[in-house]
Amino acid sequence: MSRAERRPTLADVAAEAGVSTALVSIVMRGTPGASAETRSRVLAVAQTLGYHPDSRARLLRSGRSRLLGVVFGVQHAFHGDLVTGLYTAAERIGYELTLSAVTPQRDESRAIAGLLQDRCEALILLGPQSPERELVLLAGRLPVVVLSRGVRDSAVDVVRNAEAEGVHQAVDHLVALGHHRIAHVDGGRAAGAAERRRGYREAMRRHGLAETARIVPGGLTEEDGAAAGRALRTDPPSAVCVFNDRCATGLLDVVRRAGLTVPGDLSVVGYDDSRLARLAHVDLTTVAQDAAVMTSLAVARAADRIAGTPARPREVIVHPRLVVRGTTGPAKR
Amino acid sequence: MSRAERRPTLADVAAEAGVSTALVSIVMRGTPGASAETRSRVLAVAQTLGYHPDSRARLLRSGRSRLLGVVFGVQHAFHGDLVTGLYTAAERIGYELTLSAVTPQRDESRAIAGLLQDRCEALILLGPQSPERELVLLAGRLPVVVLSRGVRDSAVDVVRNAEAEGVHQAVDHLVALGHHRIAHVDGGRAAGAAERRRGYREAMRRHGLAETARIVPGGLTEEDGAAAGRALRTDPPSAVCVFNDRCATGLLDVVRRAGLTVPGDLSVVGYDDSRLARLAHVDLTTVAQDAAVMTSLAVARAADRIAGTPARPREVIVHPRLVVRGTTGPAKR
DNA sequence: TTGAAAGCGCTAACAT
DNA sequence: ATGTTAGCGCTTTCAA
Repeated sequence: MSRAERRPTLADVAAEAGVSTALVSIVMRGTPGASAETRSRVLAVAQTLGYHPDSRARLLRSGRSRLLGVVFGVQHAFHGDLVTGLYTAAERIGYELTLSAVTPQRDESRAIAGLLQDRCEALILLGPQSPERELVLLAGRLPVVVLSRGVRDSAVDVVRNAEAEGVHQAVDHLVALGHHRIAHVDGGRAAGAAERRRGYREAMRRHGLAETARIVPGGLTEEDGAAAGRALRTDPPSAVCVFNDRCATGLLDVVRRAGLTVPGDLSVVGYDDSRLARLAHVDLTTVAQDAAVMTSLAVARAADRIAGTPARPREVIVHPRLVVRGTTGPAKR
Repeated sequence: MSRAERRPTLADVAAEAGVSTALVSIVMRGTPGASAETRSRVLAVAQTLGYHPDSRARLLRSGRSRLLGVVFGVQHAFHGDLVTGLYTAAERIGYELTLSAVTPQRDESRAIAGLLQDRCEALILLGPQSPERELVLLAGRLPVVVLSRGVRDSAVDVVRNAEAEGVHQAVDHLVALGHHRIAHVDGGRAAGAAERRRGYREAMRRHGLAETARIVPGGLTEEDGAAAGRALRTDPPSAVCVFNDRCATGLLDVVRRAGLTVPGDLSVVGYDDSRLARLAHVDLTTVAQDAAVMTSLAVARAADRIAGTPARPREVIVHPRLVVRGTTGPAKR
C-alpha cells in the first residue's frame, strides 16, 4: 500500500502534459483561454497523476480566500439546520465555508481565533455568546454577521427572527380554539427568551387575557420542560406555549405520565419546528423559523459587506410561521 | 467604522521594528535564536500593528499543515460528542482540526474533496457511508481513520466499538433481573446494527433463551422506535433491548401511552448513552460508548500514520459499558 | 544573534 | 492559444 511520496503539483502536471504551468492553471480553474484539445489532455494527465490543487497556495497568490468562517454550537440541533443552509447558500455565490465548533471544552473566542488565522473574509456567528463589545471589536477587523441574536452596535450585521411574532401567532391560534388559560414556559436567559416572553404578554393583553397570563420558568432542554411540567401539574392551564421544542417534549412527557391527555386536557405549542417536532409520534404544533431564508440572507449580507456594497437595513428580520400539528385542539366545553 | 485596508505582514512588522523578516519569523514562532530584547520589541510592534500570521503562507512554506480533516454528519448527535473529543485530543498533540459537514444537500464525497483541497495530513471519518473501495482509494492518498464502522481492507485504520459486547451486557443485566422474554428492536441496515443483532442472538443462546428470542424491525429514529412499540403492543415481552437511544425513546413514548409502565411492565435498554438518555425524565438504561477514548485513539492513530510510525493493530476495539438507570427493573413475579 | 536569499505551489500580467 | 515572469507571506538554509 504505497503512499505517494509527494503530492503532484501544477508543475508536475505541466511537465507530464508538455505545457506551461500557466496553461494548466487556466485549465484547472476552468477559465477561458485554452483549446478544447489541450484542456482535455491536461485534465486527463491531472486525473492519472491524482492532482488536486493546493487551495492554500491558490489563495495566497490570489490574495483572497473566498472563505466564510462559521462558528456554531456542536450540541445545538438547530445549528445543524443552519449549517446545512449556509453550505448551500455559500456555494451558490462561489464561497467556501470553514466551520469552527464551540464545544464544552472549546469556547467561542477559540473558535473565532481559528477562523481569523485561516484568513476568512467574513464571519457568520450562530447565536454567539460573546459580550457585545467583543463582537464589535471583531467587526472592526472583518465583516461579521450574527444569526439568532440581536446586537445593538451598528458595526455588526444581524439576521434574526421576529421572536415575539411567533408567540403572537401561537397565542392567536390557541385563543381561536377557545383557550383562555394559556401559560408560557419561558427560556430564562437563553437567546430570544426575553422577546418571546414579551410576545406572550403582548398577545395575552391584546386578547384581554392579561389577567390569566402566567409565566412558568423553563429553559432550553427537555429537563427544563419536565420541571415546568411538574410545576404546572397542581393547577394546569388549558394550553401552554413553550420556549422551544426540546423543552416542550420534556413537558409533554411529564404531563402525559401525570395522566393528562394532549390535546384533550392540555394543548401545547413549541418553537423551532425542529426535526423533533415533525416526528409522527410527537407531532408537535410549533413555530417554524425558516433556516433556508435566514442562511441565504446571512451569506448574501456577508458577501455584500466583503464587496463593500452598502447593505441596508443592518438588521434583517425573518418572519416565523405557525405549523399546526396534533398537540393543539379545541378547549374543553 | 474604518476597516484596515490591508492586513499587516511579516515584512511590515520587520520594517517597523528595524529587523529582518527572518528574525520576526523566529520571534513569532517562539523559536530560540533571538535576544530577549529584540523579542519583546518585535512582539510589541506586532501587537500595535495588529499583526496575525497568515496560516496559509506559513503552511505553504513549511510544507506541512498539521491539519486533521474531520467528516461528520450535522444531524448526528453522537458526532457532536465525537467532534468535541477530537478537538481536545488534536490540540494535545499540536494538530488543528478542519471540519467538513455532511448535510442532506452535501454528500460525503463533497465533504472529503473539500478537506483534500485544504491539504489535511490525515482524514478522520465519522461513520462514513462511502463504499469501501472509495475509502481504500482515499487511503492510498493519505492516512484515513474510520470511526464507528468496520472496514475490512488493511489500508484503512479503524476505531470502533465492540457492538455485540454492549448487547451482551444489556441482556446479562436483564436476565439477572429475572427477565426471560427479552426482545430486540434492531437497527435494520444501519451501521453496527448487524453486530448488535448478532450480539443479541449470542447472548440469548448463552442464557438458554434462544427459543424466546424475538427480533422486531426498528431503525435509527424515534419514529422507528414508535413503530416497533406499536408492533409489540399485542404481545409485549417483559424487556426489550433497543438499537439506540433515539429509537428507545420513541418506543417508550408509545408503550407508555398504551398504558404500560416502565420498568414495571416493561424494561427498556437503549444504546449510545446520548444526552437524551441522561435526561432526568428519560433516565434510560443504556450502553455507553466512550467518545473521549475513541477520539483520542483516532487522533493518536492518525498522528502515528502521518509520522510513519508502524501502528498496530489496525483495528482498535473500544469496549462499551452498561449504564444502569431507571428504565430497567426486576421482572414481575 | 542577525540578515540575505531562495523558494513552497500557485495565479496574473504581460509577452509571443 | 500558449509561455514567461514575477511575486503572494512566510520559513529555512546559509553566511555574516
